[in-house]
Amino acid sequence: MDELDSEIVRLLQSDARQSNRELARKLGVAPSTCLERVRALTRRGAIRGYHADIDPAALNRAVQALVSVQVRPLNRAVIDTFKGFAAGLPEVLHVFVLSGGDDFLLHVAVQDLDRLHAFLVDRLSKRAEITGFRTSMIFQQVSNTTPVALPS
Amino acid sequence: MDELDSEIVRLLQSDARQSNRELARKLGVAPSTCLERVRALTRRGAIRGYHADIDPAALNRAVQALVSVQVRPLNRAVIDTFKGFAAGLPEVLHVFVLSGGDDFLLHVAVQDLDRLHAFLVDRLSKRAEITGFRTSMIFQQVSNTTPVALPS
DNA sequence: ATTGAAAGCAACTCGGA
DNA sequence: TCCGAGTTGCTTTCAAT
Repeated sequence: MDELDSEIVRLLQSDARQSNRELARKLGVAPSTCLERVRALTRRGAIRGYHADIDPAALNRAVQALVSVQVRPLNRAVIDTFKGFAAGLPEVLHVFVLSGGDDFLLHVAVQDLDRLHAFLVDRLSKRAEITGFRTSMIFQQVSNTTPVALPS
Repeated sequence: MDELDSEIVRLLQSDARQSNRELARKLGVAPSTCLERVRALTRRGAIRGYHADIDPAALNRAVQALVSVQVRPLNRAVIDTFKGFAAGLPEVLHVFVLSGGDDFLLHVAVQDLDRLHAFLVDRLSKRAEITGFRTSMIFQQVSNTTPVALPS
């Protein structure tokens, strides 16, 4: 990860569909050089993929919430099982496995409040390993789409 | 958002760099048709952009945490100010503005535990509007990269 | 590791259905 | 709205450095 790699990563985070030529032009190197750098970054696993950013409203997901969940007993089998269960639900965008007061945080996005309630009652409340959960509605969200590499 | 649009969105979520021709082939339409659909989705704001997915470790961000924050007084000026402040910090990946017990949730990613501690002490503790915060370490994260459109 | 040249493809436009 | 042909431009390879 030298200076060139960092800049490639930064530019592809902000716009993954710009052409390799444009990337090369911004970096001041030949397109073939740029292409090889991108391939190397991908081989190494630094670049994991390219994803379109879709407006949740366009996916009928106007209501978003964060649900913190506690499970017991807190062992590997229970954690892995619940993680797999949660990740497989269509309402769930992200599952975080945590330490601290909460064991999991679920980022969910659904059509409306009724569906959120149904998710909590029909999906979560039925699981025996869940000993408690707490829901916070998301009103706004700001994302840093181009996190930079931090210095060591 | 008909069936074709939904499928385009789904495919671009899973791989934003596949060629328009490949997209068209998978959908069984002409490339020119597919291109026009993608442009219309972008014009309407359904497609908001395309971003490379980068391994946090490659950006020197091996340590990730979720920090829930309470601020007072809870009015628009304080909320907007804190939101802007938090979103501008290089350690912060996402800012969620919430209802419920917490007012904000910050998703932060830093080099190591020392830097996390420094972030909490030097950045957050200095803010007068913050009346409390709580940090949970992130051990694992599963993301649904291709959320589907939900039925109405 | 980087480059330039050349071949192969894809993006994009536009006229027609 | 969709399609297909044609032009323009990009991606990709490869031999040389």
